[in-house]
Amino acid sequence: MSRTLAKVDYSEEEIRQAEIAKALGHPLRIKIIKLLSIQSCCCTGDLTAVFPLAQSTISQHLKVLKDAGLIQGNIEPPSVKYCLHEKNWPAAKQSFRQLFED
Amino acid sequence: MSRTLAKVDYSEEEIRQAEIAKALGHPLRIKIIKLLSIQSCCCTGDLTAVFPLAQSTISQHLKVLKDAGLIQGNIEPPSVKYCLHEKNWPAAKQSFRQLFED
DNA sequence: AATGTTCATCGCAAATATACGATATTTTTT
DNA sequence: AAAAAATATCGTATATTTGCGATGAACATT
Repeated sequence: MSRTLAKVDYSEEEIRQAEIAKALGHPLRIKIIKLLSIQSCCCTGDLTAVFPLAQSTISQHLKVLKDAGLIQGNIEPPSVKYCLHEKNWPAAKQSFRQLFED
Repeated sequence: MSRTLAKVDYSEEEIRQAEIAKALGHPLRIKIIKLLSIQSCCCTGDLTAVFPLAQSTISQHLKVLKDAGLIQGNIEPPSVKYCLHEKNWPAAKQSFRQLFED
């Protein structure tokens, strides 16, 4: 990896689609996205209450989704409310739907 | 990982969606899927001609897609023709579209 | 039988992902 | 100012992914 000399030329969109897919490539992150689709927002605490996983683990998964731009965290003391990213999520859906077109 | 004691209870569908996403989580595999969507079939040789990657590397990516059930390889001497998986690919699309519903 | 073609698999090295507990940070409440 | 609550981040261990070259297996051609 990155021992590669030649480079494959990927389009921006292909790279983005792979990024999105990678971020969704874990069942917990699928669950989180589904949850946010339904109830619009939740905070880390909500998730630690539901899942038998360390708080740090959940936080890390949230970070993956956040780094991929799929969710956004709005600080709302005393907690952080996570929502699907206002702009990026619709864009991600759009970009991804192309792959799944008939 | 798998050092975990407690288990999160994921539905079959969530697991499947994550599997699919994971398999698509690399730009080369996105490119391959796109290619197969357009031209229906190709063999490893076609891909090694197009991408500046070792034949073994490409074969490995094909294996990831095959293991995820997204493509199928039909032996057609002297080469192997890869296509989107007749049954699984439509099912995968369907399963995945749910995530991207409005 | 020997050679060539096409593809898969093995073995390796480096990078990344996953999970955890411990600790740091930030803000609220006492 | 001190304590509590909610998250993020760090450090660590293990597993998985990604890439390569080398080798193996299957079949066709010479």
